[in-house]
Amino acid sequence: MPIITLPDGSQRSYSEPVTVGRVAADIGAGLARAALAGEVDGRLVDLSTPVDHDARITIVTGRDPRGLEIIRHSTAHLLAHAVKQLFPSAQVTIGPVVEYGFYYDFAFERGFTPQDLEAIEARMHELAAADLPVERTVMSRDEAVAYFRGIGEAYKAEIIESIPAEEQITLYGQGDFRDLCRGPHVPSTGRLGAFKLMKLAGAYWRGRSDNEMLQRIYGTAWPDNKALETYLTRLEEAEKRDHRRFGRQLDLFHIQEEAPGMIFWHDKGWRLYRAVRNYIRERLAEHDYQEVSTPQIMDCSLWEKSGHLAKFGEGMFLTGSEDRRFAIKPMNCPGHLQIYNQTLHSYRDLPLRMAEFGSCHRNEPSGTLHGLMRVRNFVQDDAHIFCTEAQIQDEALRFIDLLFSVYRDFGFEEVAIGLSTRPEQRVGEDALWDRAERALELALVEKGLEFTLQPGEGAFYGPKIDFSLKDSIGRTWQLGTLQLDFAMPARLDAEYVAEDGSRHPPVMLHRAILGSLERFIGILIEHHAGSLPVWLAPVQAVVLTITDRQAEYAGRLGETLKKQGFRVETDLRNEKIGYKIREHTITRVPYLLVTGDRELESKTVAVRTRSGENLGSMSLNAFAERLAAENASRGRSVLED
RNA sequence: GCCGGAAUAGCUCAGUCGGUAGAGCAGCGCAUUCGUAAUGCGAAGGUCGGAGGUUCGACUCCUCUUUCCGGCACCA
Repeated sequence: MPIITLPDGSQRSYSEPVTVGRVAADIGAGLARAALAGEVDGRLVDLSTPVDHDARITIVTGRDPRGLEIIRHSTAHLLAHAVKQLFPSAQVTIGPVVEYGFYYDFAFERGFTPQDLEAIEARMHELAAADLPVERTVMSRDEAVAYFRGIGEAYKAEIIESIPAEEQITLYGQGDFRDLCRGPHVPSTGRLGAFKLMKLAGAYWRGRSDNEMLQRIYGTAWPDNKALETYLTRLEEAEKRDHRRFGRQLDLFHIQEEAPGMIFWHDKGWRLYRAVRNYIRERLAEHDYQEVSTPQIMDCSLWEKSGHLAKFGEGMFLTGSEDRRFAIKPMNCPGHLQIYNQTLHSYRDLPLRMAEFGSCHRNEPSGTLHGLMRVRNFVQDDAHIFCTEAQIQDEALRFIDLLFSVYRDFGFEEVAIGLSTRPEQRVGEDALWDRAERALELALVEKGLEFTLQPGEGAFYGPKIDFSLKDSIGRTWQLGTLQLDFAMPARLDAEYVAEDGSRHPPVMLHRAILGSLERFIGILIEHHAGSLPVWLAPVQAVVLTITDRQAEYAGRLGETLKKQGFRVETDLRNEKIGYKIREHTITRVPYLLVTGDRELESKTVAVRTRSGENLGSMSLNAFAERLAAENASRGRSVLED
């Protein structure tokens, strides 16, 4: 006699075990149609699951995030079903849900083609239209292994073999298709339909590059076609914000075949770059960092001593001269240690914060290069803090404060934080790692920051915190980092004299806020969709004339603003005002100053923003004050509102 | 590096069955002096990413290669 309690507190009693689907149907026909699965006492189950005891039940529909996940998971199965029908020799492997959709990896003797993808999607729609019931079967592990071996699914059998022998295996399937799955799933394939296969890709079996490569098919799935369309439209809009597109459109930078992974910064892009760099320079000065500059190439012996050549030699650019071997620096720390070592340091000197806008070269694998985001030559806003172990936590706190203050100034709010702890291969005593990991974690906790623990992901020389932002289509890129290093100072003979006269290697903190200026600017461009804040805009205002009669006046205005340090251009061409406005609006110039006979007469400018807002006429001084205020604000005033 | 796709005028793109290429915009010239997102007309612009091959003939078919795009692995 189960008594079912619903989320609104109402109860229904049944004289015999009842399925979740039946409960949904009893509540209403509409709910029955929308129902995908149920939650029984907090556990997600199929609609066909019988309930024989008193329970709290929630009916899960597509509106529920869990329901959406079920739709995506079931659509992944539908994909595998269609592939098996069209390409029987393809073997299934795994098909998990990911953000906005799912993927499924297949082992197949050839790559799928875009035409295959269309055929597969069409078959999926047919299978959905057939409204096949989705069935669940239970068997022992060994039975399941035998079953999948029997039908030639070696990968599935391998996966199941790694499950403990005593565990029960559940299979889900429809028609002639069965797949290993925990479930739950939609009750029948007719519930699916708002999906689209998005892209083909290669992916290594079990994510290991020494394994064979599988064929991955990505798809997206939604509760209904409207949601699907909304998603596709949003994706299309997001793709328009691609920083590589703006690189051309706004004349910021380019990359060409002869220098893969390296940036040709154009005048306007370099203005942006310098604005970002100058800003960081100011902030570092405020926080007692010294700025240094170290050689671009150094003798290989130094890189051997530091250990970089042994560990990262493949990724380093080497060069030579007169029988000497040099390496182009892939990082700045060994150089900074050379400066540190030029004097004998007292504990009183610590913490010592040494910064450099260090240009580094790394021969990144060809397949990783990506616009400004992943390049072979980049400039880090790098700094190393030499301190004692006792100072670690305080330095970490100071750094986190500075980092968030910088991100806020650039308009970033959503930062993903990861804490990476000791890897298998590492240097240093466990007790030291205990203290170091704890210091970083406490710093994050003290700041009330949420973070993801990444066990084993730390560097071999110490734990680290990393700070990531997303690009326009949702890919995550690491920007800031804070890494503890117990190894390098000792390796390169750095030490300080303690209070008792003894000598110790200092702890070294590697830290960067932007990470690389290139990547940061890429993210920045996408975040603002090209409309950079006034204080960063390469061109802050353009003075426009309506006819030649205002040319002299407009030229004077432009000169005046330039003399005041603003980035201003004039457009005196004999073109219609609408044409000029269109052109400069497309290139995202924040302010357009229109000068016609009326403005010439009244000694004013008519101000229009890039968003099309008309701010009316004002004196040049009034406009200059406005611009100066925005330059000084660095976005802070906006965020404090 | 691996899997798949792409590369045609400065940019965005079209080009059928193998018969040496076309549009729009930009740029250039001329006219136009105009009030808030495209004035009109004209001339010009190409080793079809690079190398090799097949063919009477290759942008088109084949091989190699470079770069880019989407993933995967990597990321000091």
